[in-house]
Amino acid sequence: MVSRLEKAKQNPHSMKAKILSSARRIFGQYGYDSTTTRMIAKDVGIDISTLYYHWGEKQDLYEAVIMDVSEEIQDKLNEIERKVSGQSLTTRLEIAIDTICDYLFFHPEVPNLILSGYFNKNRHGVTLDIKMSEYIANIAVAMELAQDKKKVSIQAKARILAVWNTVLNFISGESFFRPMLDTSHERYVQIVKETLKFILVPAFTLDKKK
Amino acid sequence: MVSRLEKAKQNPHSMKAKILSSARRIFGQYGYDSTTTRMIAKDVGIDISTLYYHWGEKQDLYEAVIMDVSEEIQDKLNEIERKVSGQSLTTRLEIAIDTICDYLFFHPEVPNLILSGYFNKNRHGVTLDIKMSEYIANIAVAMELAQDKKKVSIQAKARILAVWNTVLNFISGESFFRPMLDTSHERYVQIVKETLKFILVPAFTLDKKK
DNA sequence: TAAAAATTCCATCAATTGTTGGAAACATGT
DNA sequence: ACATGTTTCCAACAATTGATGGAATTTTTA
Repeated sequence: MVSRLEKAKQNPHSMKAKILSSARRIFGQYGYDSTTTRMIAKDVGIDISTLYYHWGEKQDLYEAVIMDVSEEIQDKLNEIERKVSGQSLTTRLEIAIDTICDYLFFHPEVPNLILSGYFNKNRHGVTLDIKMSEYIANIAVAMELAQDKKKVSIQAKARILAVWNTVLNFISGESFFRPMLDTSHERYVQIVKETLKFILVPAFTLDKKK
Repeated sequence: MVSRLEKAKQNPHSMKAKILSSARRIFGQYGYDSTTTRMIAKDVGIDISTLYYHWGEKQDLYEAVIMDVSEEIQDKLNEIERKVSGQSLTTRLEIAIDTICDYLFFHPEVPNLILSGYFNKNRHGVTLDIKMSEYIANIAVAMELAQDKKKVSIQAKARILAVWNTVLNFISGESFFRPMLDTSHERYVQIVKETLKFILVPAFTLDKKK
C-alpha cells in the first residue's frame, strides 16, 4: 500500500511532487504565514487553483512538507548511524558532522523549515510537528552517550541540542553569517565543520571519561 | 538634543513607549509579515489608527523596535565588558554567560527578534540591521581572543557566533526545548548556562594556549 | 475515435491586510 | 468660558489573502 505522498515522491516530475518541492523551499524561506499559495504556484509556473487541486488547503500542503522533511531527516540519521557503527568516538563524531553538514548544506530549506517552526508563531496556530525529541535520543545512542534511548541524561540532551541547533543556524543563516566571516561558500562550509568538531569533540569525549 | 525615540523611552507610560513595548514582543513572536498592526494595537488596547498616529508605517515601527533592541544589546555588552575586565579568562567567560543569559531570559523577545531577522525573509524586503559583525568583534576583544577589533581570526569569529547563536536558540526556543528536557523553567535556565559554559570554556581556553 | 476521467486555468468570493480622512474627545493655555 | 492643539476612535479604502465553481483543455480508457 503506497500513500499518495509517497507516490508523488516516487515520480519527481509529477505535478504534485513539483509543488511539494517548491513549497519546501518557499515555506522554508518565508515561514508559514508569509508564504502565500500564489508564491508557490508562481514558482512552479502554474495557476493557483492547480495547486489547490493537488494539495487542498495551504495547511495540508504545509503539513505534507513537514512530514516529507521529517522523514528525510530520519533517513539521514539512520544512514549516519550505520556509517559510524564500530568506529571510535572521535571518528563517529567527525563522520556525523561531515555527513549531516553535507546533507543540510545541499538542502538548506530543511534547516529553514525547522528553525522557522521553532521560533515563529503563526497566526493560525499551525504547529510544526518534528519529532525532535526522538532524534535527540537516537543521536545520543548512536554516539554512545547513552546505552538506552530512555536513559539519556538531561546534560547529554542539552549538549546534543546545542550542537544540532548550531548546525541549523550556520546553514540557515549563511547569507547573514558568511559576510561577517568574509569568505567563500566552500571555506564557509569548511569553517562550520571545523567549528562544530571543535565544540563537539571535547564536549562529548570529556563526558565519556568519568 | 533628545530624539523622539529616546523621549518615548524616558517615559515608559507614554503611549508611544507602550506601543513600542508591545511591538517588540509581538514582532518577536510572529516575525515581520505575520505581525499585523491590528495585533499590536489590540495588545496595547487602543485603536489601530492611534498606533499609526504615533508611529506611522508598520515598517517604521519595526525599524524603531530593531533600533531599540540593538541599543539595548550594545549597552548590555558594554556592561559585561566592564564587569569582566581584569578577571581571569575562565571567570570572564562564566560571568559573560551568566549576565547575558539573565538578561535574555528576562527579555525573550530580543532573541526572538534577532533570530526571525536572521532566518526569515519577509515579503517586502524589510531588513534586519543588527550590527552583529560589530558585536562579534567586541566580544572577541572583551574575551581577549584578539588584541585588535580589526584582527579577529575567522575561527574565533565562528566560535563566538556558535556560542551566541546557541544562547539565542535556547532562550527563544524554550517552549520547544524545555518539554524535551522535561524540566522546570529554573532548572532549564541552569542547564542552559551549564551547557554553554561546558562548550565555551574549552573552546576558548584551548585556543589561548597555542 | 469517442466517451470518460483527470488536469489546468479564468473569474470570482469573502476575509484580512496596511493605511487614511475626519469627527469626536480630551487637554492646555488665556 | 473659549479657542487651540493634541490624542483617540469610527468608518472606510484599495490591495492581497486563502479558497472555490465552472469552463476549457489534456490525458486516459474503451
